[in-house]
Amino acid sequence: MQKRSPPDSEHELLSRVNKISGQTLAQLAAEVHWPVPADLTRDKGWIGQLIEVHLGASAGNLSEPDFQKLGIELKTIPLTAKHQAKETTYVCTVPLLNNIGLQWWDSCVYKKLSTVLWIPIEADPQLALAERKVGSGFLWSPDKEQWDILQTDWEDFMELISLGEVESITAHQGEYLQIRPKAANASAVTTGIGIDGLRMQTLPRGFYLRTLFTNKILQKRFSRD
DNA sequence: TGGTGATCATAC
DNA sequence: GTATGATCACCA
Repeated sequence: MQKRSPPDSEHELLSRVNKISGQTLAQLAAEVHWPVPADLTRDKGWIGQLIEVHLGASAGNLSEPDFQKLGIELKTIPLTAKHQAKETTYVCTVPLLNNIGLQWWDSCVYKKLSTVLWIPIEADPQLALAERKVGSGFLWSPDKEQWDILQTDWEDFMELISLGEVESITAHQGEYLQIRPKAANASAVTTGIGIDGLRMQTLPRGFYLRTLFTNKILQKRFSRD
């Protein structure tokens, strides 16, 4: 199969999502003639990229939504054997400089989370990578309560950062969002503002969604009620 | 044992 | 280094 063209509509996108639902990663890889790695240690983004190819995501490594025309961001969710979110979800890099006056609605977190296509995927380590199946993907946008908490978290973090306290932030902080390193290794540096108000070199960090939060999204979507 | 801090591949 | 895609791996 060739790399697919971007879907023209939400309907077309969801049709493609339904087609990969229930398939194993081996089946999807075979269709695009990709080898299946032994494990994800050196291919951490492999599943995400495999799904992108099948659905026709178009942004590449640009700072754009995966489905530009539709304004939709694609995220895979690795699931434990109990079908709970296994890992946190990376959202975007934390702006450490020139962020004075930055408003929530202009933030990368707000933009990325406005419309997300979630694709749950089995990630039980007992299951061979090739045998893991793709779940039922679905479109999601935060509800008002979720937006409020995300905004509060973001504003709290950005205040600390503007006060030069970025290095005092740990992943324990934040209700739905958290800030953790996002870098090639612990030696990587970027420019930020120190406690003295001067520029300083510090570790690049990213915003992540806690599994507590993504599990709420999954429960709401798949609960039978 | 699970969550935090660290890390991996790749394009530019 | 920063953007994309994330999971690894150690230790409290």
